[in-house]
Amino acid sequence: MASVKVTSQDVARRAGVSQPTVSRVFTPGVKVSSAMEAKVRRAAEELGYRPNTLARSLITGQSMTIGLIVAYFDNPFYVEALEKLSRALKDKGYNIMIFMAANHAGDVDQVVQDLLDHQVDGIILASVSTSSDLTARLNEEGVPLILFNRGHSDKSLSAVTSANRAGGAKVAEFLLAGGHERMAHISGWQGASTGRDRCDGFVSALQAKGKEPLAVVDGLFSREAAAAATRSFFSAAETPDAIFVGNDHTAFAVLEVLRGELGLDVGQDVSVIGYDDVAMSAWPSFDLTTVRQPANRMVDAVVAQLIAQIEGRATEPRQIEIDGPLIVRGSARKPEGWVE
Amino acid sequence: MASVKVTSQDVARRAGVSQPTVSRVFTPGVKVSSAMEAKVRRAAEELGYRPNTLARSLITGQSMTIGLIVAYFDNPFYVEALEKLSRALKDKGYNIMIFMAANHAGDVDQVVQDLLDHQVDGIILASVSTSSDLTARLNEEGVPLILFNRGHSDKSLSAVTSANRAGGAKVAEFLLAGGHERMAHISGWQGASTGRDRCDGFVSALQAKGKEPLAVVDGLFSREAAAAATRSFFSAAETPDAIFVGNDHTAFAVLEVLRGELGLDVGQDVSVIGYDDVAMSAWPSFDLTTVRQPANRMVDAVVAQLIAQIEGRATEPRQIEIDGPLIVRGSARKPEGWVE
DNA sequence: AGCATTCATGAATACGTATTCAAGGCTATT
DNA sequence: AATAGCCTTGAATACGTATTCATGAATGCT
Repeated sequence: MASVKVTSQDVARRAGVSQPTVSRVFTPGVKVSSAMEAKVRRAAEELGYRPNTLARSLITGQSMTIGLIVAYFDNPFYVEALEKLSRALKDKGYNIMIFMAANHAGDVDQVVQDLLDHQVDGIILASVSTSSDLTARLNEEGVPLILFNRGHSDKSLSAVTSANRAGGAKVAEFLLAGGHERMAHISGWQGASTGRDRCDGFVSALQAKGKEPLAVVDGLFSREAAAAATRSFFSAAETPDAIFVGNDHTAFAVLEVLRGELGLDVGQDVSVIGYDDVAMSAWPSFDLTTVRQPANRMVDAVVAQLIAQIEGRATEPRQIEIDGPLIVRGSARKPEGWVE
Repeated sequence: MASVKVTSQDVARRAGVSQPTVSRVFTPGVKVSSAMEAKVRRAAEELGYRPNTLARSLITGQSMTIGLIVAYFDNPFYVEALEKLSRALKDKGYNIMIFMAANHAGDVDQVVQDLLDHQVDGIILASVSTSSDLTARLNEEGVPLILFNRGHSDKSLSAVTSANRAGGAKVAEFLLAGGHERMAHISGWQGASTGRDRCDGFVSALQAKGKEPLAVVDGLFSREAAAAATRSFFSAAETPDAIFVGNDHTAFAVLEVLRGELGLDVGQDVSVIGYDDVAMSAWPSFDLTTVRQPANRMVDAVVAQLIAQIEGRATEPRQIEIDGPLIVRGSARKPEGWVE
């Protein structure tokens, strides 16, 4: 409860130097004579001095803090991404201020304002979108913002996604090669670019081969909605022999309905393919064939682009798409002569 | 790229008042005449002024920021907790700065220092521990620290856990009531109080009834270690008819080995009980009987205690234990005449 | 040796806000 | 009507650091 704040002034007095000298010792890349440095460091050590980041940020205009806004963690893909983002940014010397926001634009805008008040150097939006008037304001203030795993029609925003259309197409081609006839799609939320693009890629690739999907339903990235869609598929006259689901997290719910409620043999009676390749997809309980979103490379791209914009090296926003492979496991019938 | 920072000075000039008046308008609980307030608010609106949190924090000594240190998110319980913590603290007006740290004390201490440099008002340690010399320093600086889901022998630290010993005992009693004879335990990491307490509670309750566990192995809160322990149990002469696992996340791995590799009927041939009651435990794929850790109440307790210490209302540290019920599902044989 | 340069240091200032203090205007009380 | 008292506002200052500028010492050069 003593609450003894020790300042650079205190260190200066004890070391018999001026305050600016202390500051210089603790500012990387500034010249100080070794004699001074030794005196200052010893005094600092004895007093337990550490620079006050707030004061430093106030004057430099650099808070070395990145704001991260995320909507939910139901989908473990975002959890993995958070973990990797945190470590990558820390390596670069940045800290993370994290906010959870509801997915409607009003709430996100509110939170972005909060972050701006905290003088963050940059903002990452994971799986949420923001209004265009706010992005204008961000440009004005010179604070870069990047969308993670979400695209945006406004090309003045940087965004990092996986190659969702290509991914959807890969699924279609794999299923066609496996001889599937009645392919249904429980899409990701159509309010999100990821959901739309995966759907478009899938449907377009089918149509390119002269096929139509049996059914397409918006699964809203929700386990409940996906489960309901599955049940409805199998209460119809014509039932699917393959289901492509908008992401792994909801695909798990589909698997459970197929196996548990409908008593089907997944991979034999019906094929299921997901999207993300979260860690759980490799668990024996699920063994899910899925399109990998390379979280590591996506995170690296976000961090690189964000820091480039912060440091003024990249003034132009970029839309970066990262391709990921189809990971073949047991939940979907393999084409004849498939080699691992 | 304009980067026009508008300050309280700018607002003051435009409104024809002094800078302190502007400050007062934006400081809750300070009296200003309504005429002044109107003028200031209009000017602020026109200029798009928002107070600079850094400058405010520097002078008030309150950053309204809580540091959160977490080791890993493999265990979804911590993900749920993070989500709830974030929302609860935001409701109270606090922001979260999040860090991931490796679990060894040196790394944690480093991160705590980082947080102190950022003048956080309080620190929450989730599933990690810290050295005692650092806690001394924290006391000196007057920054409260709370352990979440981890106890500490040093009773000068506040901590919030579930009633782990009682929980372990509940499992023992349930299994005994169900007529199990050979009960094994794949414990949580014995380097953590949660792992030790659940183990102690379980073993003590067995011994109180004159029973000994068939085997106790440290599962390290790791899926791989738990899976290996399961295999070794069933390659021994005497095999268990029940396994209590240190947390749900590792229990899932145990379930998979039992079902997939050993072809056992879980709930019939062998009972499995976990700890946490994460959302996935209710999924049909797992249907896991488990002891619930009431994340909501634990989070509420952490937030309440932390804020009490920050505001100086609670000067004494407290160790808070929150009791949770056994959630009975299909993974464990129920006692005769069990009523839901 | 004398002068021009570089170099390290200290004094002063700035960053953007909250707070103390003094002064002034106003109401209320007698 | 005169004074005591409160309430509102502005001037000055503080928070803890980084940075500009001036100064003097030290070095290098011919």
